Parts: sequence; structure tokens; C-alpha cells
Amino acid sequence: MIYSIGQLSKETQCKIPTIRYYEEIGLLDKANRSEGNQRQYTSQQCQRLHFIRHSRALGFSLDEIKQLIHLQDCKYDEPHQAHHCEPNAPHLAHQIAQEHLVDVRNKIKELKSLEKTLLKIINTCDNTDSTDCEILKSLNTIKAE
Amino acid sequence: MIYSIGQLSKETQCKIPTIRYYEEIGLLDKANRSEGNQRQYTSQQCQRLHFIRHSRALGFSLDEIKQLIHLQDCKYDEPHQAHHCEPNAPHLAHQIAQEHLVDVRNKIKELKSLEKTLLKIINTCDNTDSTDCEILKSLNTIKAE
DNA sequence: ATAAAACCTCTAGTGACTAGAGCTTCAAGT
DNA sequence: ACTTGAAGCTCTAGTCACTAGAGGTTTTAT
Repeated sequence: MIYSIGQLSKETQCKIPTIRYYEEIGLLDKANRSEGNQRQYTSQQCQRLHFIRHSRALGFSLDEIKQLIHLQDCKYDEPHQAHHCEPNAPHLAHQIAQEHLVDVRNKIKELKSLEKTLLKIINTCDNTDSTDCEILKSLNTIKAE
Repeated sequence: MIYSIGQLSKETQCKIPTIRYYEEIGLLDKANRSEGNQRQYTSQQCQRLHFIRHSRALGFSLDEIKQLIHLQDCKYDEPHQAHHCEPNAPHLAHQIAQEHLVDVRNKIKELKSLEKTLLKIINTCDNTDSTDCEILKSLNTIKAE
């Protein structure tokens, strides 16, 4: 199966300029071109883009994804391949995922305390018809926790 | 009290280039200059920067903050001032805050489901010494919820 | 008087895209 | 075979909220 960039875009729900951008920064390999210079993708490349999109949806950065892809390549490469491969790719992948989990949990904590503060601000001004709403004042004094 | 940019920076915990950036985009008024062209700030401007920083800490975008500042100015301006002022600034401020609260809550929801997915991925590969870790495979197939 | 710290402007870079201009190629219908 | 419109191409620039660095000037302390 061969995909044009538009078909790939539909298949992966990834916008066309984004696909080109991924190629530009080396996250996707350079696509083969047709006689008329249009990009052609294999199902393997489609698979890879799926991987990238799922990882993005989970909040991994493009840099983390680059690492994960490298680890993936290690996994499947024959040992005699030229490029350097980690001896324990699965372990590293595990580590990246766990570090990311820590980030996510921290972010949740922050947002919850933020929610509390916002609620406090909004509630000091319950009466939306009041001409002496406290919100603007609050933002001068209340500190985020 | 008159502040140099460095003093203002210390007072508000806002980095110097950021202060200049806020001036550039019109979030802070242009500062008065000394004979030697260095910026000088009043405590009013310091107050405003505090407001901005607190709002940022609460996750308001600079655009939202611009709106809030405008509303604040309306509140204190005499009615005969030239520029257009909202008739019910407090109400609008309330609305901006509430919309932001909704955003925050959505973000929390997203992150929680993300946390679940990450955990699932990590747990399918409990044994970090395994040479057949499932993480990389998972990222190909598991979808974020 | 001199040296160091603080300030100035200007340019460019970050991450992860997105939008638009202006051109070429492809596929379908007549 | 011809035309037309969709889809593709490259390149530049914009988004948000800063941050970093170069290279120069001013202020402050000794």
C-alpha cells in the first residue's frame, strides 16, 4: 500500500503541513518521491506516524519521541548494523515513560491548586451584578499556591 | 518610590527581558527614562506588573490579561475619559475568570486520563529487565482516551 | 579614575506547529 | 485531447511567551 500525503493525513489525522514538518526535523524519514516530485509513503511510514501521533496525544515531546523511535529501531535492527544502539532499549523506554508520568502528575497537582485559587477568586464575587466585584482586586493580592 | 528595571525585576520576580517584552507588546506602559535612557518605574507600574505575574501564575494568557487590565482601567477611569469603556467591567472580569476555570478543569480531566494510559503502558512492562518490554509496542496501538 | 555591575538595543532562537503565496502535477469529465 | 479543479510542491513568515547573546553605554562603588 502506497499513500499520498493527503491519504496519509486522513489515515493518521495528522495535518499535511505537520507531516512535512516532521520530515523537515528528521522525525520521519524523507519520503520517496513520484516522477512529479510528490511524496509517497509506505505502510511502515504510516505506522511510524501513528506511533508519533499516539505519543504526542500522550504528551510526549518531539524530542522524547525521537528517543523512543531510536530505541524502537534498536530493537528491530540486526546487531551488526552500523549505528550505535543501546544495549537495553526497553529499559530506557520504560524510564522515559516513567519520567513523563511524573511530569504529568506534577502538572495535575499544579492545575488542581490553580483551580482552587480561581474558585476562591470567583466566589468572592458571587453576585455578578455587583458593581464592586472583587476579581480585579483579587488578582492583585491573591497568590497562586 | 522609583524602581530601576533590575529592582522591579527583584520585586516582582519577573525577569528583565520579560519586563521589556511586556513593554514592547503594550502590556506595560512605556517606562519613563532617566537622562541616560534607563527605564524608571513607579510603584503603580510595579503594582501592575504584580497583577500580570499573578494572573500568569494562574494560567491566564497575555491576551486575557490585557482584557483584565482594560477592565481594571475602566473601573478607575472617570466616565468622561475618551476611550471606550465597558458598562459592566466586573461582570466581564467574572466571565473571563469563569471561562478560564472551565479550561483548567478540562485540562485536569485530560491529564488524568493521560495518567491512566501511561500507567497502563508502564505496567504492561513491569519487569524492567525484560528484553521484551511492551512499551514501544504499546505506543503503536494504545490510544489515548 | 577606573573597574565592575547594570543597563541599553537588536537579532535570533525555542517548540510544535499553522497559514499563505505562488507555482506544478494529477485525476476526472467532456 | 483538453480543460478544470483538487491536491501537491517550496518558501516565508506568524503564533505564544519568553530567553539568550552580541556589542555597546551608563551608573555605581572603590
